[in-house]
Amino acid sequence: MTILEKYARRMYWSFMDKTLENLIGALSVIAADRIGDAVSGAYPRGGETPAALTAIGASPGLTVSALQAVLRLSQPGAARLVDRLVADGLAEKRPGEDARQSLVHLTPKGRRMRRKILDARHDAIAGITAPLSRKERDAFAALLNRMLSRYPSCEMDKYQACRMCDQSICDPCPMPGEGVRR
Amino acid sequence: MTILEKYARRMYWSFMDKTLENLIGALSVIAADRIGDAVSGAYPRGGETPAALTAIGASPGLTVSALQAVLRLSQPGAARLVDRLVADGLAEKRPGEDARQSLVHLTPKGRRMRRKILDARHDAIAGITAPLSRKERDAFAALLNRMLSRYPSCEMDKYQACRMCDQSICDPCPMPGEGVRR
DNA sequence: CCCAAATACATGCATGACGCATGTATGTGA
DNA sequence: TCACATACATGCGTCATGCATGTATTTGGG
Repeated sequence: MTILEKYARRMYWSFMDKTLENLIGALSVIAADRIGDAVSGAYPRGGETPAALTAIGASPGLTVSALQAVLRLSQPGAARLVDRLVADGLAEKRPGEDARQSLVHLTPKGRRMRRKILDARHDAIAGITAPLSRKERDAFAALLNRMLSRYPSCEMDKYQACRMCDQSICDPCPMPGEGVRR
Repeated sequence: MTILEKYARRMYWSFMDKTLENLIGALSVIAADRIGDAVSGAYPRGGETPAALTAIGASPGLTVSALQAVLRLSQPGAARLVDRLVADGLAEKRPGEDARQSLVHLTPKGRRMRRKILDARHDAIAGITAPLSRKERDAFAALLNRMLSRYPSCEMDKYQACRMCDQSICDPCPMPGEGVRR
């Protein structure tokens, strides 16, 4: 192998290695499966409905439109989702100052359900991180923090990314933006 | 703050800190959104259908039952999914030695579609990892490798976790098990 | 060798979560 | 005041999925 070939090989692995992306893809498959199983055990609805519960709890009084944007749904999708939450006794709609708006709040039952969902989500992910040592956890969290803090995004991306988060935990939330959360 | 309080605080953060789990949750939300958008741009079907394409490509001749387990679907769900792939001209069913089985293979069109999906998936995730330096990438990949290699799992977990992977990349796949993949 | 049980897949039917098109009520600006 | 924009609701269809059940094939005792 010539020097040039060695150099080419090094450049190839430097710029073309896709292992990290593949591993992150596998991690998110595992996480999605585990979180989905755990959350549907706590609240038997699919799609964005559990995320709506956690997002509303983090930002009480969200309008249906805002919820639509956070959850990446169509406007009718968000309206029907809120209907489901209300039918399940987990949320209620209150009139806004602007009479066109509905401000969505959780009921006490909704707040308890949100806590169940967040705990189920945490436990599901903790089952993946369990093999890590304290030091590895710290290093991992630091890298994730750095990556997410530089994630090119607008303000809405932050709300979307954190729609399933327990927002009492991250301090501060690394996602870039106004930092109005929490 | 007394020594005892400091110690208690340290123990609290040592054992109770949930930041890492929260960050992984946010990452998987971002990844799922981005991958979903990119993949449905390449192949306009949802659910496990794109994953079926990548999994079949990685293990040609999979039976419908095996596919069902890999994709975590019911048996009728898997049967209908294969019907969709066949209807789209992306897969074909061949008789097995056991006349009850259908062995699923990709057509040339299916292989091209699989490549499109895998590339879309890679690009979607690369948009998240972009801010990392070479060193950070290596450190991140090493931690992920370690975590996944110790993920408590059976053989099927490996197939499930890697059902959306480009299995020509990871060398070797860190997921524990027989290592028969690739 | 035969028949009951298991296995692999197919199909009728229902459901839950969505989107599109459209309707209704309220606010706003020239 | 009136056209337009905004916020939400609703009719209707679709897609992916599950349950219950049916059909074809294989297998393991008796």
